Amino acid sequence: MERLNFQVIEKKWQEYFSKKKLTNKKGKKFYCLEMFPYPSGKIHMGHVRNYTIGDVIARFKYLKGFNVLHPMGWDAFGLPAENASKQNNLHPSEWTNKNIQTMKAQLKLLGLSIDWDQEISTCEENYYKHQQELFIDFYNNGLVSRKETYVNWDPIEKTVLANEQVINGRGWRSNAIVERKKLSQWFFNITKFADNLLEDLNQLKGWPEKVKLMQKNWIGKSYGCEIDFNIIDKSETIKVFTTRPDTLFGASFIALSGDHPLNRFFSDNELFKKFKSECNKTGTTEEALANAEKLGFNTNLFAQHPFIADKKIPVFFANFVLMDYGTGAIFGCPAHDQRDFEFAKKYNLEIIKVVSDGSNNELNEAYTGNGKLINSGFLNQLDIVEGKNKIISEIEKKRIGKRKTLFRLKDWGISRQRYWGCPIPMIHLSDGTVVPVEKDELPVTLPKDVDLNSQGNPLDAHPTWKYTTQKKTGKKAVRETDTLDTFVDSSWYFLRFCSPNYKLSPFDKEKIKYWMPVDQYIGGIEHAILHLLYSRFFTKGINKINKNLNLSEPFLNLFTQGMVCHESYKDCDGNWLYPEEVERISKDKVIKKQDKQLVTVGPPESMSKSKKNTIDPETMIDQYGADAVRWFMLSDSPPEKDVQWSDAGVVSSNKFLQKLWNLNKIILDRKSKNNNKKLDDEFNSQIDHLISKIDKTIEEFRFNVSIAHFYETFNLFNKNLNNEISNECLKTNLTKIMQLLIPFTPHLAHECLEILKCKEIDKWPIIKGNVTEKIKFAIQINGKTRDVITIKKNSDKDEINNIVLTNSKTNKFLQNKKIFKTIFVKDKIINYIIK
RNA sequence: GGGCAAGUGGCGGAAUUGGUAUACGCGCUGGUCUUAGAAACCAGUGCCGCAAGGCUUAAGAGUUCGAGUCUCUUCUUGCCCA
Repeated sequence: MERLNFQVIEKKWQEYFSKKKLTNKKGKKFYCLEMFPYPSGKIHMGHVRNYTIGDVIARFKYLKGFNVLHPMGWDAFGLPAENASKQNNLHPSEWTNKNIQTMKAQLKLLGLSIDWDQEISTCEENYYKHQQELFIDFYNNGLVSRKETYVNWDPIEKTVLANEQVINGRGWRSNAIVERKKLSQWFFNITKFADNLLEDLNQLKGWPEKVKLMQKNWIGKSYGCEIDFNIIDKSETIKVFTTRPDTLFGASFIALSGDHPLNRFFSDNELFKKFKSECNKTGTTEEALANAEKLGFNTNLFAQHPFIADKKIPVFFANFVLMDYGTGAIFGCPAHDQRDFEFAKKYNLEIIKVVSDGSNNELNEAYTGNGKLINSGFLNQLDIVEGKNKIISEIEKKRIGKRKTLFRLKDWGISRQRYWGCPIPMIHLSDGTVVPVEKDELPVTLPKDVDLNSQGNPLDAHPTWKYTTQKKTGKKAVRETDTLDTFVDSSWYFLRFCSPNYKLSPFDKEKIKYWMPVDQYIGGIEHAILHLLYSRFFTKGINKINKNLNLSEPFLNLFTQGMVCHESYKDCDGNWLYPEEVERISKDKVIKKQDKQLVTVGPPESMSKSKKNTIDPETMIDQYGADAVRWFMLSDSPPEKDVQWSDAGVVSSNKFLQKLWNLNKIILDRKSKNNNKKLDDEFNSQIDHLISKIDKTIEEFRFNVSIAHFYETFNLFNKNLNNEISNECLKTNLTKIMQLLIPFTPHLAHECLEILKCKEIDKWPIIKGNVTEKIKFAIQINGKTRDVITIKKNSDKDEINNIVLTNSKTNKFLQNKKIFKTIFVKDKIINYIIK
């Protein structure tokens, strides 16, 4: 048997794919988009998985007659290019473009159906020029502002980080402990759309619930009110924010953030200073605040309770109150908030139950459930929601506060003190005003000659670049030297793909109207918040500026695939080892190839360069072929779950494809036998059944199940090769199966279809109505399955009864028994209830 | 601490409107072929049992003629807030 020479056929068909477009002029549009990669050097298995999944969808939809847009580009700005530049003395643009060339060639090796004519790269002038236009449009529409704020300063990258880029108090990339620093920064006013971004989650029916929930929590809308408390014997009021105004009658203390303005009275107090430094150690995450030991500093001041005349409430500074959420002050109701409860226990404060938990017991922990209000004057007997409304209207009546909605979402800080990013198209005039660059002067380009080893912002350190004049007035001006957060680049690239070469503006509106929204977006769950929220914001911003676009959401359907994992290896000195440096000699023994020393095996984790538990896709493609790599990626786990890379898995994928190739040959060479029409019919019907299952599971993104059905199909062919089945029947059905295989293994499928002399390659097989099909049917006695019989579809109860009574396996259970009930479910089961 | 998922053979996983549990693949066992190995092919493979049969979807209860699937309790793991 001739071996499948995948090197030859893959190369052959990749040339064909490079010219082929997924255009069906008459078909409905389908925009299939995978998250575009950062050109870091080489593709990794995560890319292989992401783009294989995307390719299956794109090819599947095309075969089903859709007019498919399936583009690819590069998220090409970013800090690694600067770091690489310092190390290799290579300009960031050269480094980036070199990587793009490498990775593009690698992606082509995978046999993807990408339309490379649509390629974009965010670091190119013809992309970021339009981004600067959008920035100015946003600025002119009140969606950009400049604020002086405390920022998260990454001391290693020497740049500002967005809140979302700070993870556990550390920079998301550098892992450096983030410092607080006050700077003037550019912001996108994402909070203007906070309500919108929250509300419109409801229309995203094709998004995973998990992602929507994460966004909802991130936006963090909370309803409550502000209440002013007067301080006794001082002309001061404390404004507190609370989401539980209904528990106001249970207030037993007021807690202030250490940064609250009232701290001015204690600036010389040594104890207070000590308290504050303790607070700084606590951290600011919700977890830290919830778990840390509650610490307070008693001010010995008292506040007047607004509704209880003779009630004085002690005022504390407390370590679990933050200045940047709400007003930096809360009232504590220990009975119904766990943090307040712990605080009250520690400082011996009153614990007054104001929501009934249905018992008279003393509380061991805060009760946060529902109940009627008690001990609360005019609120008594109301439930929590009623109580909230009532107390807020009383507060508003008394003019000591007002209803307020608070969002956890903060404006998006976009200034970065870096070189390799999109310049912010603003200029500073000598009178202190800041104005946009005229649109006809765009793009503001990055200077080529830059010293990346200078301290701080390289653009700021450039000798001439920042000095310019305002075109309109001829006044001297200084350019903004900050560049945009690279998340901006990826917040609208999906729009640019609709008209990637359009010169007049960021996009051709007619193309946007045709292609948007993206019908299927595919990418990693790690972008559940940042990238997806920013893209939604951008779409809403653009929609606000271009009302006739009528585009409120960018991504109709979202699929988040799991990660590719591999176990990790460490030698006895604690050095990580690549999988190719080790050898498994028995089930649980792994040795280092070089010195035969025993190696510690770590659990399977997401592939990462730092742990060296990576497998190089190109090596795998060389050894086993792109089709086998794709096949394995899809076959082993459901796509939304993590998959563990296994060399054995890809070997067996390769073997299976070889067998499939052999089957193709065998059927072509098969000598005709006596024909049994009945066998043909049955085979046709079985294949049609499998085809419908494959079709359905692709539609549902359950490619591992589709592949299981392909194996079943293959086994069915093998079983029938020596039967009296016509060659014609086998060939027709094999052709159908090869068409179904195009999305999975495009090279092999195309080659086989060519050999089979298939005239309409780009056609999804249509299933004819099933001929009388035989099905398996279960006979149960008292709910237990006693036999499984093969019957005609749609058999009725009487027919089944006759079979059962003459069936030796089942009638023995029924003899001499009284059947007092029979449950019959057509084509599924019959259940006899006997005594 | 709060929120959300999920627990099925030795392993990855099927069984998605309550109706045949363990599809399909990996691994393993035996066989054919081979000097041997590899490859290929054939057969077997949840557990107990010679068999008849019994048991089995993290554990326990409930609803039902019938539960992996629905309800409750408990345990465990993962993810998110971080």
